[in-house]
Formats: sequence, structure tokens, C-alpha cells
Amino acid sequence: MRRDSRLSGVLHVLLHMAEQPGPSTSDTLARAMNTNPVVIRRLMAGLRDRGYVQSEKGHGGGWTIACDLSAVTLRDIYEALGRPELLAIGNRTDEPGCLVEQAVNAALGQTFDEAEMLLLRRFGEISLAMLSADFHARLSKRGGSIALETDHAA
Amino acid sequence: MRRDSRLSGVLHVLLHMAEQPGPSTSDTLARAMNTNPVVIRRLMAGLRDRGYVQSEKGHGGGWTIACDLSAVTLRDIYEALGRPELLAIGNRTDEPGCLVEQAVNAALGQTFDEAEMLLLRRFGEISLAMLSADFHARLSKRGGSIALETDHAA
DNA sequence: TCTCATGAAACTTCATATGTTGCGAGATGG
DNA sequence: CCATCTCGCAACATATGAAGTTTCATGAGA
Repeated sequence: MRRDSRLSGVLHVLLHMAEQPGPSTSDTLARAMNTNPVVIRRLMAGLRDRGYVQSEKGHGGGWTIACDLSAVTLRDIYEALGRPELLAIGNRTDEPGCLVEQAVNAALGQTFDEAEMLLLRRFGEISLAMLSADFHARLSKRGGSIALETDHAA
Repeated sequence: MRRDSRLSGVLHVLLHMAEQPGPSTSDTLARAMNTNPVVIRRLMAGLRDRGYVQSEKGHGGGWTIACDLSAVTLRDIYEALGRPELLAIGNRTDEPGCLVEQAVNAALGQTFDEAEMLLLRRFGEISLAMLSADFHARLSKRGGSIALETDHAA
């Protein structure tokens, strides 16, 4: 099962937008991510509905960040994406009549719940500003540019 | 994405086998699980290779448990299944040249690793015997039978 | 020998993230 | 007003992998 990379992708886009002075078009962002503009719009739709980003049509239009990076966590972004499934494995049946399966579900289900809660808790502890700060730390350590296009060679 | 239920399924099968005096055929197990005998054989193949179960052909053949239930954990079973993916989400790119994506990957990757380790640790703490004990506790509380067929109405 | 059972390979089905195309609507600049 | 740029949305194509199915071969027991 190919892993869902929407959260990873949209965070990447957001941090790039944060480095841009003006709006970024879906097309520019898509080229940088080696994907399609429509994919970018799909990712951003949920964030726009929640007011984390803004979109403008026409000349000079595109996407702009519309929130305080330190006030938005990865969990907020995750929920804006529609809370995609976190775990790749699960119980075979939700409410089985079989007592054996109930025992299996109880043990596995509790473990699954713990793992999901851990993920959500960690997401809630990381703000976009922290990611941005980490990026800038890496940048000054390397001493490179922040040009969106050139950095995407690999 | 439909969740992978192989671990759930194979545990269900194992606990039913543990209640059976003799061998259980793939066909019988498949009917109880509302699935196909081939699916059962696929699930069991990895466990057979590790010696957790045994298979016999011909009349009176089928699957038998060949291990001490208290010595085998859910983690052992998970590994016998080939260590399927645990998380449904992941990073977009494994080793990105882009520093922004590196920062995103670092934060997400650490969180993902924690969640995976939590799952594996918990799996390692639960033995098949514990699941079986939980089943028997549920059984005596309900006072029903352990007939494999009748319990699978729902 | 006939029947029962597993073993293995090759398919089909299904769900879903991802990629793509096309058209409409709104905004900007000439 | 018109051309161009941009997003919004719907519809379709692609790829992956679990689950389900079919078929044949193999070995064991009656």
C-alpha cells in the first residue's frame, strides 16, 4: 500500500510559501514538487476553508499564507486535510459476534488507539513556525540559497 | 485505503485452532471467517515457515498449532506475516535535496518512528496465551458455546 | 485408486492516492 | 471590450496492494 503523503506534501508547500514574499501559483508550486497544479489545489482546498491560506485569481494571483505560523500545528493541518487514515492495519471486523474475534479486536484496537493518539498528540505539539525555524537552521548551516526551483534538484 | 487486516485475521484463526482438539482445514477456517481457503493458506504460510503452526495433507489433515501460546507474541506473528506497513501516512520523498522537505521529513519521520515503535512494543507485550485467556474470560461471562460455526453469525 | 488436503501460480476485484484533461468563472492589464 | 492569467470543479486515467477466486499439481490416507 503506497503511503499517503498529503500531510508531508502540504507542509512542504506551506513552508515554501512562507519563504515567498508574494503569492505562489499552483503551477509554480506544482513544478517544484514534481506534480500537477490540480494536486496542489486539492491539497490546499481544505486549508483555504479553514482560513490558513488564501487564494486569489487572475494576474498576480495565487496562494498566500493567511495565518500565524506559530499558532497552527501539524494537527490543525492534518484535520484540514480531512483526517486521513493514520494506520495501515486494522481489525478485520468492527463489531464481531464471535468472542474470539472480540478478544482479538480488544487487544489490537487498544494498541491502535494508543498509536493514533500518540501521532495526534505529537502533531499537536509541532507548529508550522517550528518547522520553519528548523528549515532556517539547516539553511544557515549549509549556507545555500532559498530559491524554490534550484533546491529541488534531488 | 482499506486497512490491512491480516494480523487481525490470522490471530482470529489461531485462537480458533487453539480451541480445536484436532487439525482444522483451510476450508473450515475460511468458512468461519467468511473468506476463501486460499486466503487462509496465504496467511498461514509465514507462520508455518517459522514453526508456529504445522500443516498436514490428505485425510484428517489441516492446520495445527505447533508452539507454546505463552511464548509467542503478536510481534512474532506480525513478523511472520512479513512485517506489513503499519502506518498509512508517510513522507513524500525519502531523501530530498530540498532543505524545506528535509525539515518536514525530520519532524514527521521522528513522529512516525515513535508510533511504529509503540505498536511493535505493545505487540511484543501481548502473547497468544493472553488473547486466549481473554477469550475464555469473555466466554464464561457469556456462558455460551465455543462452536466455531455458530459463533460467526455476526 | 479415489478422495481429501495443502502448495503455488495466475488471475479478478476493489479501494484509494495520485496524476491528468477540460471547461467555467473571476480578476487583471492592455 | 478582449486577451491572459489564475483558481474551482468535475471527470477520467493510472498505479498500488489487499483480498478474493480459479486452476492445477502434489502428497497422504482410506
